[in-house]
Amino acid sequence: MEAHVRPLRADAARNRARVLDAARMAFAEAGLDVGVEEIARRAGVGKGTLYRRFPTKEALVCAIFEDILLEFERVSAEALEGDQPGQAFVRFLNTCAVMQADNQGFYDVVSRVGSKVTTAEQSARFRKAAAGPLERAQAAGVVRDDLAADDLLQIFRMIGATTREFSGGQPVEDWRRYLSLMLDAMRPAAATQLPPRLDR
Amino acid sequence: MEAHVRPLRADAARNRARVLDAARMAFAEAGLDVGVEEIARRAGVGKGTLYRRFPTKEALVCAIFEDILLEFERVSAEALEGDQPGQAFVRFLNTCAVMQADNQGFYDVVSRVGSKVTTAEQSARFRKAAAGPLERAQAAGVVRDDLAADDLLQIFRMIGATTREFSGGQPVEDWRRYLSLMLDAMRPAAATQLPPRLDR
Amino acid sequence: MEAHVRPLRADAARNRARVLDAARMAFAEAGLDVGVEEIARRAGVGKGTLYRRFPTKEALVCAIFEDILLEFERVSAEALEGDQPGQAFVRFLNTCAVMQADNQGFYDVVSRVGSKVTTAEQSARFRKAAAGPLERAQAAGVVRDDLAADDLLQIFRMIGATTREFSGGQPVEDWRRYLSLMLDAMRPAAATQLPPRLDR
Amino acid sequence: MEAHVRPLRADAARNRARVLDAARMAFAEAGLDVGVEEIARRAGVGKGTLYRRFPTKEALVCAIFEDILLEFERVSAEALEGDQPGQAFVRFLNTCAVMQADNQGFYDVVSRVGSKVTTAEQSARFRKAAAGPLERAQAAGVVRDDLAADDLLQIFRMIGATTREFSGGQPVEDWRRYLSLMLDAMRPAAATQLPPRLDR
DNA sequence: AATGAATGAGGCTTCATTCAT
DNA sequence: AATGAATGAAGCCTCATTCAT
Repeated sequence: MEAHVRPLRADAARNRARVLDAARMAFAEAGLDVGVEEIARRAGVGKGTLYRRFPTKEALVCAIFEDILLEFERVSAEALEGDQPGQAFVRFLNTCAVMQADNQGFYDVVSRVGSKVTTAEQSARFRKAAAGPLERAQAAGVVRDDLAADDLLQIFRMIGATTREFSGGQPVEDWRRYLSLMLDAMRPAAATQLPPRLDR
Repeated sequence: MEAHVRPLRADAARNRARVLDAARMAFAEAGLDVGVEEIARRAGVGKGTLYRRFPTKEALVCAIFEDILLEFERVSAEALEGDQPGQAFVRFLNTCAVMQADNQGFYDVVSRVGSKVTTAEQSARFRKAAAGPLERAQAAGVVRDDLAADDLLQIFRMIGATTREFSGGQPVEDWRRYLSLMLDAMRPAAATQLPPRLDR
Repeated sequence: MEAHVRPLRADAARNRARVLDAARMAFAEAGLDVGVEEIARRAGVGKGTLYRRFPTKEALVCAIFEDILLEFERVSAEALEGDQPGQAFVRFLNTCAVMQADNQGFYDVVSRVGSKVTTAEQSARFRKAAAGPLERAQAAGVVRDDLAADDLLQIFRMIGATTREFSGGQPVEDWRRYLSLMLDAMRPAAATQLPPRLDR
Repeated sequence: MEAHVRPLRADAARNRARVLDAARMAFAEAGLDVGVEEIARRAGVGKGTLYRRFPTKEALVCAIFEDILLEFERVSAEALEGDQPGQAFVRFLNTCAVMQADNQGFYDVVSRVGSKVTTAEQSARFRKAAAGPLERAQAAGVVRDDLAADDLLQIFRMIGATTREFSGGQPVEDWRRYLSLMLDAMRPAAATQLPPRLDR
């Protein structure tokens, strides 16, 4: 007994996608403060159309988050395949970094895991998708053991922080360098004892 | 032909300082989006007075940046003293992290080094203040050699990204954990060859 | 050369009726500001269908007015029957008050007799339907003579004003009390000379 | 120890008054749905100025209500003077009718006594100001005894309903006629037993 | 010099109406 | 013929900035 969601009409679906894309790009270039008018214009639709699909600007951000979360889950699932956990994990981080570098929306959104724009359920999914590849890599001995899924999310944020400068700044292109740095930080050989995670 | 900057009258100077403090606190608590009215109210002055000192909200942010930069230079200078470069460097990073954790304004501002709210001259000073302690630590062999001053600024950003969630979120309290992680990443023992820095 | 109005197809007629009913109920509950979307939803038809029958929201209101007018004419006709003009007149007023109390739409519409939502022809019919029972009651000596049909419309408005508070308010339940008051006012025994009606 | 409300600056006070007047007139002509932009334009001020004094459109309506209430209390107090309670009462009703006829704002507002735009305290004051002259007239035997203050408010509404037609309509000029009618209704000689007031 | 009043562009959102499916 | 998608004018409100007191 599933909630029956009738598929959108072809044109509506197309417009919905265009709005999501436009919003992602606009947020990417100018942060979450871009006006919905601007987003609608970029999407080539009227303001009203945008509001038909997303009753609120916040709803739009949430929808972007959901999209990104789905992509993140897809990427996470891929990282669980194959017989080389180490390489898979590196590829996983690399893909995520690319997503952040290409898409300020992703970064903004990742920065907000756990904040009010995400539901508790979404946060849990996000954490779970991060946990899978991490634990597999730890089991394989290629990542230090004292990191948890939440740490990985923080590391995403940290990498994200290097992929973009903030509103008005220029993108920083050499996030690969800092991804590499974070990989060093995660290596077992490099490990000193981290301070304990705080109780939340 | 020097620019003759007459010193402000005593009360004017006091007002200027109060505004700066209020702005720093307000930005710290609520990010750069706090209204100029709120800042004036906290400072106990009228909006007009604020605008007399800072012709623009942006100018106010720049002045805060200058303040922060001065503090940063002070902290940097301290890190050049003593005969234990390693400890000094760790203390330096720790102090900076505290500054970021305590002060959203600091973080916002650091995030914007190189963006339009800073002059080229300020960016250069920021970079230079970062370079001193870093190079001294590298010379002492406690930090890997393939890091440059710009990398350290990025690392500040990365640490900063862990000290705060974005607008409306809750502060993340265990930045110490991630500072520790970054220190691991900077250790020579842990070093793999980083990808080269890109030409700018 | 008469206007040939072809009868609507059966389903079209049914849809028209459903829309009218839905609109009447919606207006009754929430006043004339209910959205056209809400009405269509209640009627179980699409917005487009509604607009096929009523090219304008105003046209819909006019149609409701016509319906109400028909009902009013029916009630008026009933009041002309029987051999007890006084009782019939009281029943007439009572029925009208019930209609107003039950139906914000009726009230809104009565309030607008003579305004742009009614045609001159409709206003005349409304006035005529009011005049019949009034004049019969006057002829029977149970209602003062210095009242005219237009006065009766005003009296309807006055009674209506007690049956409803305005947008968002709660209905006032004791309109019977004020109906009674108006009946006192209309009694010949009570009559002082009213100021003359103004020329229009 | 009173709440110290510093008097508004001269220009501010003038603008506040102009906004109130403009709003009253605009509401009078077009109902409560007139835009604040329109009101501001009529008042000859910017939208922002309006919002500085009245943080909300609703607040503006409330302020108008308060103004009207003050005037109503003044008129009520006058009606308690002199040694001819009957004449004073008639003058009182007449003045109120004039206020309603001149000022749709008054009517809209009276219609809303007890609704959410008025505080309980204001409603009580309104009722009290109505009660004074009424009870005095009853004591003098010139008004029937089975009317209460709330009835008088309803009677104001009824008179108000005749002074104006609704949005877009033309004003009805002969409210004097209906005021006279209501006075007949209130005369002791005319009294039949009214249905009892309902419990609220 | 200091204050806070005034301004108006711009932000989010609603809704009557038109139009493609 | 029916549907619901699309549109954009208009509404309320905020806030950086200018200006009169």
